[in-house]
Amino acid sequence: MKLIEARQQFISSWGAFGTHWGINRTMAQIHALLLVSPDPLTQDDMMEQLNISRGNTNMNIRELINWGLVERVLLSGERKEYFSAEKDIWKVVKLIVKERKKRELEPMLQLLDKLEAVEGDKRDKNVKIFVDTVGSIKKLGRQADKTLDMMIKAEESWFIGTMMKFFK
Amino acid sequence: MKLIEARQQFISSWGAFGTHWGINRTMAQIHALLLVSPDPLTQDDMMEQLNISRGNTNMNIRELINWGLVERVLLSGERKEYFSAEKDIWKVVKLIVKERKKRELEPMLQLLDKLEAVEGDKRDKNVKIFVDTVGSIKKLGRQADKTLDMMIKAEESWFIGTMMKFFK
DNA sequence: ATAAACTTTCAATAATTTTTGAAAATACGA
DNA sequence: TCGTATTTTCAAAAATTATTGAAAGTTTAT
Repeated sequence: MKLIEARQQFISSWGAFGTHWGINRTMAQIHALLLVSPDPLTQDDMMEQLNISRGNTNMNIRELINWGLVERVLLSGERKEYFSAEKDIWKVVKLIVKERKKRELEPMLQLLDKLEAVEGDKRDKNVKIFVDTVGSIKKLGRQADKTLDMMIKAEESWFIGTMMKFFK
Repeated sequence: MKLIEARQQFISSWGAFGTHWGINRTMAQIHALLLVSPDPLTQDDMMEQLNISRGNTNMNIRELINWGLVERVLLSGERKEYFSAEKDIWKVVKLIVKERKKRELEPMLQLLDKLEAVEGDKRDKNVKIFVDTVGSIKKLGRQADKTLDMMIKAEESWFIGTMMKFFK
């Protein structure tokens, strides 16, 4: 397979993959494009290579910057802004985990705390099942939260090493 | 907070939560409803409680059954089909992980294998960055795959215990 | 075998999300 | 300061995804 074709496939699969994970197609494709580009790109480069509009490109670049996955690069003597992606995949994973934890897991845990305090007699089986369900989701969610925190702080080598040892 | 209201909030947040994870709102809501229902429900019960159509209900119940999260229950003397959800949250998590791993992670790893074999000279920086990026994503993906496999097989107590010890 | 009860399908519709592109805003150099 | 290059915004349009509901299919009791 030629490089051109392989890049194309990588970008389009990464886009499709993203949509399964609450990340829109374009955002994932821009990210993929930057990941396989040796040098920083301009908005116009991305528009051309991905065939997308200026507005769409701009919005999604900014979103990637919010996530910490992409940064602006100033090239001396150039008026245009250039962008490049974090290339260390372990860092990329940690940034994504951190962001989704903040956006999704943490609010869910807060809600569960509130819901667990429902009024009512646990001898009522409706109350019992509700409290039990919420409680057990919360317990597991808390554990996940701690585990992810640890992962966010860990070095790749330590993390993979530990996993290998325990889960092989 | 009253039970009625708490249940309502739980169901609707679970629905919203699901949409961030590639699961549609209705499927997640039906699942939530069954999780907090002490006894099995019929399609009509769900239609009424969630205000959704027969077709929608039916399709999403079947999808939940495909994922292994819900099962049909035959109540003796009853003509209607009843449904109930797996209530053990650890099992629920494992079923979801198993399904998403199969649907998303595994195909991605297969694709990366293919892409890594791209033709070209690694002295070309475009080839180099492509091969390096694909290679490192693959490496991490493989590790995730193994880790998840282990988790799918593990008991909750063992899993949480191990996590506590290493990541506290 | 028939009819009633119940389940499933799927084309049409609705809701949601994404994308466009032109206009407004901003930044830069002379 | 002005003119031009560049970036950003956002209302409208397009694309995608979810939902409806009526018709077709199936099962069961008699």
